[in-house]
Amino acid sequence: MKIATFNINGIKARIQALTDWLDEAQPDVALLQEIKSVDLAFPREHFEDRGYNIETHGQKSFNGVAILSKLPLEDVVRGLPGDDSDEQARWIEATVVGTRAVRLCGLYLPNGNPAPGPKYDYKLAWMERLKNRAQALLDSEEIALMAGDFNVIPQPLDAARPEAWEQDALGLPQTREAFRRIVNLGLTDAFRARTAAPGHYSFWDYQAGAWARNDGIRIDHFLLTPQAADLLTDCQIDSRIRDREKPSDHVPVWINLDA
DNA sequence: ATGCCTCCCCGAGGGAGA
Repeated sequence: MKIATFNINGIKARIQALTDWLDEAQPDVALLQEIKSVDLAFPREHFEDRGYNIETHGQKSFNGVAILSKLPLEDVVRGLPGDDSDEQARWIEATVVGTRAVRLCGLYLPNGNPAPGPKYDYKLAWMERLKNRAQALLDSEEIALMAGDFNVIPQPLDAARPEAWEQDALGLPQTREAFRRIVNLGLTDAFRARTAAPGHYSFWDYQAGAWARNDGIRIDHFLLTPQAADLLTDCQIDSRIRDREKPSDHVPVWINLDA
């Protein structure tokens, strides 16, 4: 089962780039972030034509997550538990059944800049809620994963210029600590389970020729429960599509599970 | 980068992103 995560930076602006990539990469599941669309405006036909089932959790203008899946999506839940007053659309989960059932959680973790400030406080509080959901997933002993745009640079080797992010909400020590506390519950960073080398990124700023200089950061991640990690056979970043017409500033990251 | 793009809102120019 090939499962991808992709922050598309606006579904309306990304129809061509996204459908071109889907046609080539042929993921069974794609977890999308920053659809920037309400549910009713999501252009479902482009994906239904390709055999995908669709579940969205959108809002006007900002944020918004979705799941595309060639297999039926069951037990869909929208919104990260732990704060009923949180109006931001950043979390969706569902189960797909291939040869085995896999619980999928798609997430768009808050950026948090400027830090310190209320946006950074919201990011840290959201990560605490994420930790609670992660612990519950681990306790369930399911084949499960959390994937998406985490807006966290886990280690210095995950940035071309790590020093430039030390004061940024994506790279502050407190951000990395909060991320480690989640991973250290017993999850596996799928990319790092298979690739130790530096120089692999999932985001390049549109500005200042960041892509041309490979001035990137790795902030889009797959975290797997042990039951999912046992089934991991591949994890790659499709960075080449950053070079195309009207790209997102992120590129897809995907895993293959023997499930 | 205290922001050199690009997205969204709409129909100007500001907020947000990372």
